[in-house]
Amino acid sequence: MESNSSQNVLFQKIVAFTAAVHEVTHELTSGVKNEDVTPAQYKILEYMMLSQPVTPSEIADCVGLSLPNTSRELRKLLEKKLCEKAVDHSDRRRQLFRLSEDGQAMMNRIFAQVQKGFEQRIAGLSNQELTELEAAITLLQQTVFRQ
Amino acid sequence: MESNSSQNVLFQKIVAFTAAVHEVTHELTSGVKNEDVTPAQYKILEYMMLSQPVTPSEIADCVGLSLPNTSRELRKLLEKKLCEKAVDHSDRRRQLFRLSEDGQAMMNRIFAQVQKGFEQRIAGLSNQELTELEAAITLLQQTVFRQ
DNA sequence: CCTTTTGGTTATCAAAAGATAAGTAAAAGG
DNA sequence: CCTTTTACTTATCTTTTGATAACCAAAAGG
Repeated sequence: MESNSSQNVLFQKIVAFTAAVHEVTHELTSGVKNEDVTPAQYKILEYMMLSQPVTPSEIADCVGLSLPNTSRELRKLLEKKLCEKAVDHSDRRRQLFRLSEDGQAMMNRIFAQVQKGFEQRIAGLSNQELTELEAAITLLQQTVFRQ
Repeated sequence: MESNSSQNVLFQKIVAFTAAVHEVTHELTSGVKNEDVTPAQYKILEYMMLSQPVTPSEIADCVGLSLPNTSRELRKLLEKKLCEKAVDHSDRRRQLFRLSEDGQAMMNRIFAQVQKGFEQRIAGLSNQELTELEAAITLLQQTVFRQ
């Protein structure tokens, strides 16, 4: 069937694409290992950059860790003073985590470096092309990579 | 500066997008853990799916492992009979790895499941939209996520 | 030839991540 | 009230991953 085989081609493209995304982000976040955080801890901090404050359950869900392991990594981040903890007064079982000042500073440092890497990759694109790029990201995020 | 702040917005979008790609691929490849391979081993097998045969050096480069650790994981995959090894006769230092029949079958099984997951995500898109999707992937891969 | 470089392997150790059991405290629901 | 559920923590053990040193054999290059 025609639509089936073209779907296969599209699928192959998606697989190759996701592999490329993984490889490029791995390369660009390689500066993280200069900082004193493990990859799992970085993922947690990155998630906090996008959404604050967050509970351990939310982190576990979105980062793909079990709740006990999330709790352990959060404790380590607290020990490193990269995040802060507070109880949710409307439900005192819930713990609210946010980046500390140090954590913010560290993530800003890392993000600045990652941003530099991305900017090198899109340097030389015209405004028209940048607009198309943004539209492409929006489209993919609304279809294939929606949550 | 206008172009600078719009670049920041684009960067934020890229960060959120890459996080979404990681999360979705993690979710869709969750069936991998029914099979007897670790995440690192899966990455190697996935790379072999896209390009065969491959040498340990190529794998190390593309998958982001050190050569000794790549060699270790390849040995484990050989023990599991998921790949095969042969010397390159034109340069007998080089070792050529490819998927075994079992490995092919396993990856086909996993890919079929992943493909099903992706197809659910793009079900209901018109042919026009699918074409746009493919164009969007091509654009991103040629700019931001090129290697 | 002989040295150096390249491609790969083996071994070993430490760190990180995954899994699971058992526990605490607050909230929800009869 | 009393029980159950939810949210989280602690502890422990195993597996996986990362890093490094030492090694071998083939090729490259004088």
